[in-house]
Formats: sequence, structure tokens, C-alpha cells
Amino acid sequence: MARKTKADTEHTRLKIIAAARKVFSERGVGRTTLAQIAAAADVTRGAIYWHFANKPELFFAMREQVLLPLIDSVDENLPAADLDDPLQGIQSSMTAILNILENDETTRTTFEIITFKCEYVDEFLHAHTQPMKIACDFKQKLLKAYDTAQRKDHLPVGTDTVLLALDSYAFIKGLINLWLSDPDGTTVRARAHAMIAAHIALRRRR
Amino acid sequence: MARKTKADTEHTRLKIIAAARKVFSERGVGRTTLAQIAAAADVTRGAIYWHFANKPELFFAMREQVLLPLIDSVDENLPAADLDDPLQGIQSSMTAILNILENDETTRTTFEIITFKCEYVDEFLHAHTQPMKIACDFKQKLLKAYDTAQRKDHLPVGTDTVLLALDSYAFIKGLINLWLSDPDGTTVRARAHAMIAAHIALRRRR
DNA sequence: ATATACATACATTCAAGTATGTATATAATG
DNA sequence: CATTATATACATACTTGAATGTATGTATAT
Repeated sequence: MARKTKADTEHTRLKIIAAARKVFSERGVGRTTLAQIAAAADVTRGAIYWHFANKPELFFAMREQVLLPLIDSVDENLPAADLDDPLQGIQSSMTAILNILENDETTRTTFEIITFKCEYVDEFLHAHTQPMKIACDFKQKLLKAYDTAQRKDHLPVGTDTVLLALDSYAFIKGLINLWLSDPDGTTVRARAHAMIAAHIALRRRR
Repeated sequence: MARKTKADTEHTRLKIIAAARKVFSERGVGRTTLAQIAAAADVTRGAIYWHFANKPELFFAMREQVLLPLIDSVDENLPAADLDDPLQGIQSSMTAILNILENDETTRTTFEIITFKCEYVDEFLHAHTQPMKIACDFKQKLLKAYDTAQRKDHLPVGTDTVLLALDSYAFIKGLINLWLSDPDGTTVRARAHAMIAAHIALRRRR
């Protein structure tokens, strides 16, 4: 083989990432060998080593592909928090995440890998702290929205907004976990949007 | 070496499990080799193969050691749901889990391994479905408690107890996750009990 | 005397990393 | 503009290390 055009090169890079996602999902990150990925991508290990230093780097690249767009979409929906109804903004940002998980198989598979098929030790520890940062940012945005809601008297009197934000933070974390591992889809996936609505309704002042 | 007394035998079995827990925690389950566990337990691989068929079996044994007692302690606390204050029973069962995580290092380490340091594929898929069953049972118990609370008019009017139970289910799932991965312990661990109290207070009728 | 509870030794498999080969797109040059 | 040079984008081949499983050895409790 030989030198390709830039488009060709990028195409094989994407092919490798897609193949990695597939094999990671089937065998887990740790058990996946680069030879298996190469076979699935219809290239040789040489191609993988050309594009990525090793398996962790390939794993990180796979994550970036879905994490960055996801953060954007959350940020797009939360601003409603500054409008009339901050609680609606929180609800929108939560459902936005779910919608992506439902509609985009790439994101869904990647989340399954991140959540259930990767061990967070050594080189992968870093892969754990970064989403922690992202999630922490999200928590801060939740807090800001809840504070706004409190100023607008949308919350019950005497509510601690910090605890409220942490509650919602734990809720989506757990919801995503349950949604991903819902065996038949009838328990959680079918009710996920209703759960979010109920979660928000609980904190709306009556 | 040679044949030991029954107490000796059980002692080495526990030593192996303890060593496995330590190395699993440091290196992750997948990367851990039986030779490393043997070294940590100050035995040879022969001893491990005598007591356990392979690594997955050893992993399962390690889990059983903490999961079974945990289920019991949750069940001990929930019955308060049948008493005057079902919501208090739910709160107690949640704090019971947290207390164990806080006080028992063995359980805590095991949970860290289960949650962050194991890939759920192939032989380990079974290890994933079983806790799902347990958690599902817990969810059902939550629902029963919430139904009781509703009959006693402890909940806001028009509350859907199924969604309420699912919300609490997602909440503890997420809370345990956050609690385990709380980097410095100031964000979640310090507020965990307050979070539970606030979570319950939200659904108490005013 | 025998089964137990290991330790030791061995064979097999397999994955990672690296070094090298090579065809071609692209840049350089006249 | 045609030719040459070079870096690119891989494929192929080789080396090394290591982990698993198993077979066998052996001391001792019963």
C-alpha cells in the first residue's frame, strides 16, 4: 500500500475508530486486541499504529468524537434557565441528553463502553477525571438555574438549592446508568422522559 | 507444603480473596494476573487454582462476601416503611447503605471495583445482571413504601408513586456512583446524608 | 494409607511493540 | 511541464514477554 489522499487518510482513521467502538462494545476495552480492531476495520495493525500511539489513545479519540458534541447540545438547552422558566431549562437539558442517547447509536454505544466496559485504572484514570469535570460543570449550571428559579419564587420556600442541584445531578447520573442497562427497555427507557418531568414537577412550587 | 487444618484452609481462602480485592483495586480486574494476586496473598498460583476455577470465579466470591450482608442491612431498615412513617423507612434504608460504605473499607473497595474497575462482558455479564436484580427488588420495595405513604396522605396530591420510586432508584444509584468517585470528598461525601434528607423532604407533603 | 492443600514446573498461546518494506501523492527542481 | 525526490500511509515480519492452564510433585492431617 501507499500514500493516500488526505480524504482517504481521514476515512481510514474514522473506519478504525468505528471498528474500535464495535469491538470495544463486544469484548470490552481491556480484552480488545488491536488485531481485532484492525480486522474489523479491514486494515492491518500498522494502520492503527500509524494513526494512534496505542489502545488508550484510540479509546480517547473515540470518546472525544461523541463527548464534545454532547456538551454543546446540553449548553444549548440550558440557557432557557435564564429565561422565564429556569426549571423548564433544566428539564430541556436533561431530555436533550436522553434524546441523543435514543437517536444516535454511536453516542449510545460509546456511553455503554464508557460506563460498563472500561476499567478506570492507570492510563484510563485520566479518562475518568475528565468526564467528572464535565459533569461537575453541569452541576454548577444546574445550581445557577436553581438559584434563578428560587429568586423567581418557583421553588418551595426554604429549599436548599445546593442540595437540589446535587439531587438532580445524582438523578441524571443514575438515570443514564439505568437507561443504558435497562434489559428489555420497559422499565426505565419507556418512562425516562416521564421520570424527568416528574423530577422537575416535584420541585415546582404549588 | 501440605495438607492443613480446615481453619488454615479457610484462612488462605480469605487471604486470597483479600489479596484479589487489593490487586483488583489497584490494577483493575482485567489487568490483574493470578500471579499478582498470589504474590499479594503470599501463596502460589497453585493455591488459587485449588480454591477457585479461574479469575471470574474468584471475582464472584469477592462480591458475594459484601453483597449478601448489604442486602440484609437494607431489608432491616426498610420495614419502617410499614410503620407510621414510610418515608422515614426509605430514608433509613438509604442512609444504611451509605453508612456501610463509609465504615466498612472492604465493602467500599469492592464497590469501587464493581463500579469502575471491571468490564461487564462475557463471563462478567452475569455479574452485571445479578445486582440489577437486587437493585430491581429494592426499587419494588421503594414503590411499596411510597404506596403506603400515599395512602397515609404523606405525599403531595396527584403524585405518581411509580415515577417517584424510579426517581429515588436513579437517585441512590447516582449518589453511590458520585460518592465513590468524589475526588476530595468535599463535594458529595460531606453532603451525602443531607442529600438523602433533602431528597425525602422534597416528597413530604406540607 | 489416603486424600488434601497446596508448590513447582512446563507447554501453549497470544498480544504488544517495533523495525522494515513499499507504493504513491505531493513538493521540488530544472 | 516533465522529472525527480521525499515524505506519507500504510502492510508485513519479527521479537519479546507474559499469562493461562495443566500436569506433576509432596508434605501432612485424618
